[in-house]
Amino acid sequence: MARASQAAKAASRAAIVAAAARRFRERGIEATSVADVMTAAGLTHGGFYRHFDSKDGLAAAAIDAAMEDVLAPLRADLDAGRDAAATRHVKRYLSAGHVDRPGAGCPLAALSSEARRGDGETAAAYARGAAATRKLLARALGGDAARAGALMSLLVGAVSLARSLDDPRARDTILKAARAAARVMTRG
Amino acid sequence: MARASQAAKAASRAAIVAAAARRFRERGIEATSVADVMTAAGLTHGGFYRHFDSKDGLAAAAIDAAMEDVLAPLRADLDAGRDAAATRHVKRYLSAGHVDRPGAGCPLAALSSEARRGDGETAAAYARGAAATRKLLARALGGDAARAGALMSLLVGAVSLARSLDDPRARDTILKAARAAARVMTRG
DNA sequence: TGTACATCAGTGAACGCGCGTTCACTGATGTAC
DNA sequence: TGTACATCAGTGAACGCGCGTTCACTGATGTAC
Repeated sequence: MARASQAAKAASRAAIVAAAARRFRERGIEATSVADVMTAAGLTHGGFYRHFDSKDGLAAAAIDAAMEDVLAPLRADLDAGRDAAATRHVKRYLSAGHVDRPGAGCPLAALSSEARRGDGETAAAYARGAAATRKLLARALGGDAARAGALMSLLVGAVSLARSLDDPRARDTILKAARAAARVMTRG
Repeated sequence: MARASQAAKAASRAAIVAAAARRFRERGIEATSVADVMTAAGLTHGGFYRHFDSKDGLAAAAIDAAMEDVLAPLRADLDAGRDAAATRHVKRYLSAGHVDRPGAGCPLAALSSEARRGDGETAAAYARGAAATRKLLARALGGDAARAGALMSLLVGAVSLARSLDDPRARDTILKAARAAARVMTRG
């Protein structure tokens, strides 16, 4: 194939990031190859390096994009001055749908152990995502940064653990318990 | 080297599991090679398969051993009928020392995303660890299984996130906030 | 508005490396008598 | 208590595979005039 236009290149890049964001969250970064991602994006793997310096760079871009998707509704609620932005975020986060579809969910829960240890860019993107989450939750909790940190911990831990349990009843129990605990924290 | 005695074999196996438990938690399972583990255990990598069927089997054994180390103090407190077993566990878990030394800490926090997706045995060991933790915490909370699930989520999430933050002050803030939230949950 | 040409997105094959796993071998251990 | 021998823990080299990355190539795109 010959040279593609600038618009086509931008579309390719977006497709690569979207494919990576989904697959990395579903199967993990190390377990997903560059070739996997490129095939899912409808391209051949040779062209990857026209878009990114390394797989690590892609992982960082994928985490940034995924975090933005997860935080957009919360930010929209806050910007609109809606009440109960925190409660609404908790409801979305601690839902069975979130647990069942890691590929569309929060990277903090999906990539916790792996991204933290990754190369520089990946770990930095993960830390950025955690910091952004905490900031928005603090806004939603009237500026209480400490409570925001505890709430974020509860949310990430609950979804991460719920995914690990084989028994679906245990999964639902954890989510329900976390929702009850979050209710106290968003009110307190 | 020639054949080693049964006692020597048992000692080798213990050394392999101990080395794996530390390294897997520090650097991740995929990022640690069988050869790394065997070298750390003072052996050559060729002999590995006299002890385990696969790397996956080792990962499961390492998670089981690490979970046991983490839960032993809690179980001892409970068996001794000591008050405040939950509070003591929270204090140990949400300490700076735990965050700083993942190699000696809880596998649920160190291997969350990776172990959950691993091959059969690894994922099963992780699930076993989560279930055991929940059970002991429920005992410590007077049989309240729901509250145990929420507390476990808070603990695992807080340590996992604290490790991801580059700023040590942010790390301490998260731990402190989680301790305050845990205090409410262990009393409530 | 048209022409000449440098650029570079994407292809498909290849490279090099590390990893999990296998294997032939050694010789002390454990066992059968 | 001693002897003969099968076992097998550990060694060190090798195998095969998948992966991240590189590269020569193609030809439409973008640009300079």
